[in-house]
Amino acid sequence: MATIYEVSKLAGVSLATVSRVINNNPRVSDKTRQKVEIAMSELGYRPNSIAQSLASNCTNSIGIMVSELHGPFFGQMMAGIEAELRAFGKHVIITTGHSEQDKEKEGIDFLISRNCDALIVHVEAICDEDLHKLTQGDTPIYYMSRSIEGLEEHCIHLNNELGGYLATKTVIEQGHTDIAYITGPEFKPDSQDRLAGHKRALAEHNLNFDKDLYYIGDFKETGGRDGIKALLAKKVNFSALICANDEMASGAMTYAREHGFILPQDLSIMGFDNIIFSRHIYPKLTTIDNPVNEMGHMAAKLVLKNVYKHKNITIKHSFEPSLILRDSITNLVTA
Amino acid sequence: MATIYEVSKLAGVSLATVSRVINNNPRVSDKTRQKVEIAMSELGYRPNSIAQSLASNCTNSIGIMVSELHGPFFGQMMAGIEAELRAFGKHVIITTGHSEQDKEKEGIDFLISRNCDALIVHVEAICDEDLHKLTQGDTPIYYMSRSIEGLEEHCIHLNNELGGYLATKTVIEQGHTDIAYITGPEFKPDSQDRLAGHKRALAEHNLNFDKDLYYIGDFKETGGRDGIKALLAKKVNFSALICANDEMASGAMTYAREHGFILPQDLSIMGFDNIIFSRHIYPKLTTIDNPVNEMGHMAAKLVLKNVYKHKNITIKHSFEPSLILRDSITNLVTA
DNA sequence: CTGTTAGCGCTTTCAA
DNA sequence: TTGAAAGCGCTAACAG
Repeated sequence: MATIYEVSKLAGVSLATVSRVINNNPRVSDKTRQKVEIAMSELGYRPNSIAQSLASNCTNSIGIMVSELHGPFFGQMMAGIEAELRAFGKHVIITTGHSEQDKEKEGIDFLISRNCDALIVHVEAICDEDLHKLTQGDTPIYYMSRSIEGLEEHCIHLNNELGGYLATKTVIEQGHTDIAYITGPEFKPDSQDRLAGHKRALAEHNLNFDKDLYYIGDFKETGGRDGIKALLAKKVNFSALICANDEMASGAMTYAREHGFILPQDLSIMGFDNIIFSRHIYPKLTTIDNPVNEMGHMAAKLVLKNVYKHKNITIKHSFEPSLILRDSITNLVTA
Repeated sequence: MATIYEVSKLAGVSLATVSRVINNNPRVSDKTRQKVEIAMSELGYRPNSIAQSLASNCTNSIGIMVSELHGPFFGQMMAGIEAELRAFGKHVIITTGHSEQDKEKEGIDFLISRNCDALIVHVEAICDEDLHKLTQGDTPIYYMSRSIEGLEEHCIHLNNELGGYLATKTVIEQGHTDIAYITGPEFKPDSQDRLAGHKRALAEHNLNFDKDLYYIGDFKETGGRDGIKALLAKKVNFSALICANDEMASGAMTYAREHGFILPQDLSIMGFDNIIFSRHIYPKLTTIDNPVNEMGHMAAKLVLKNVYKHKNITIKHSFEPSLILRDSITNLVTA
């Protein structure tokens, strides 16, 4: 591989001049610039990005941590981030945290040790306090899908409470009063907020939150299966089931159908997230849209603005969920 | 951030010695090593990986290119690669090629310019010839889900022809003779091979390949929808529909049901890939398992062995698909 | 507008 | 077993 030195020799200029044309420094005459460009292409020269990083103290790399690499939710999130960043020549280093505190901390550590210019992370298990400490460090960190007190400027998040409220309100307005709820892992902020919204909608309509109609799932299909099974075993009546994400809704549907339910007549089901597959499961899932791809773009823009000093970027820290009405809920009012 | 120099001063040894303990060089006395380690932890020292890369000409980074970051298929693939590599302190730089030749070439270029030690790429649009040229370059490149003549040692692939054969054979053995087929984009090797297997099974059972029962899809839900719609419009009878991947199968199911079909009684559907969701769509999809996560692990091992010279790793270049029998196909023989 | 000259923080001979 | 010193390829003052 040719180096900058060889280019400078061939072009008959100094190292500094070559460096200037590489970096589009305007203080180079057109003639000189041309000479250098010819020399570069003649040698098939490409700058060594590692050397550039060392000298400039800027790696053009952004570390991303998600809980899992697979899964429709994280896929959309990463796609949004990568597309935005790649357009500006930045690259993403990706790792996983598996929703476990130790692994999340280790993942962040790993990315920092990689000299990333900034981090965009989706942490689920690390507490706010530790996040405050991490944010003190040299590497700027931004948080996806989380709202941390005092760190609002570092967060891009969805109003999950409103989403949970919307979901339950919708079900109630269709005439349901016996409503079961499968939540996600209790320690996850998303679970907590969605549940809070659920309770608010219930209260607003003078409905009680019934522990017997409540199950703690895992945000995966399994959680939906196990949840509905446990709920059914309690022999408490419910005409609608709200799941805190689409994957659990899908699992619950599968289980219900395996056990003789006709959907949605026998049981109405509401999801959350609007993952791509939600419109392809049967019956088509009514759910709450989570604009995670857009949020990924926004997180990337946040980095572009704060770390790379791009101008004229407007940042939106908080996103609103919206209702996606499909076929999985029976309307008891018009029926 | 403390540098190696400060550590050496505090420990009262030379730079070289500190470097040795960082790199676990055995030629350091225990006493000296301890002194250095104490100094390191006292200063909170962590090596600058960029400087290490420049000096050692090894970045410990592997470039990954997939067509899309979202989607269950690529998610599983990346998860396999990342898990394996991360266990050895390597990190992955991920970018996308969007199944377009220009973008794929640009993506590879991008990763090479990032000084990756090796690349693991899933290319769909670049032809074999260009891949041969790319493989001549300085950066070792390995190909996922592809088998290129003369580059077998650089490939990890699935026997797609066998998969296509298995799929069609299964459908035929359940008594179906009027079988429609929705393929993926014609230029993609996966499509071609699966189709070839389909034709082989047909021929083996003295069935004709009928152009009227054939549609070229896009490997997405849309392709399944549009495909079955077009097929139905031709008014040619078919009792079974084979889709070249699960996403198209899912799209076809949704469309069929929207148009009054009872599944699987009115139409049997076969998928391919066994993505996670295939067991949660209704009816549960019979499909061909594509061990893409395992293949991701293997691609990573290939890099570990060839690039990082790990010993005692056995590489398997070719993987076999297997049948996953579920509920989406009606057995006409026993019925 | 162009060139000189120090580094960036680490690895790696080579000698001792 | 340890240290000295020469780079790795580039950027960024500074001087001219």
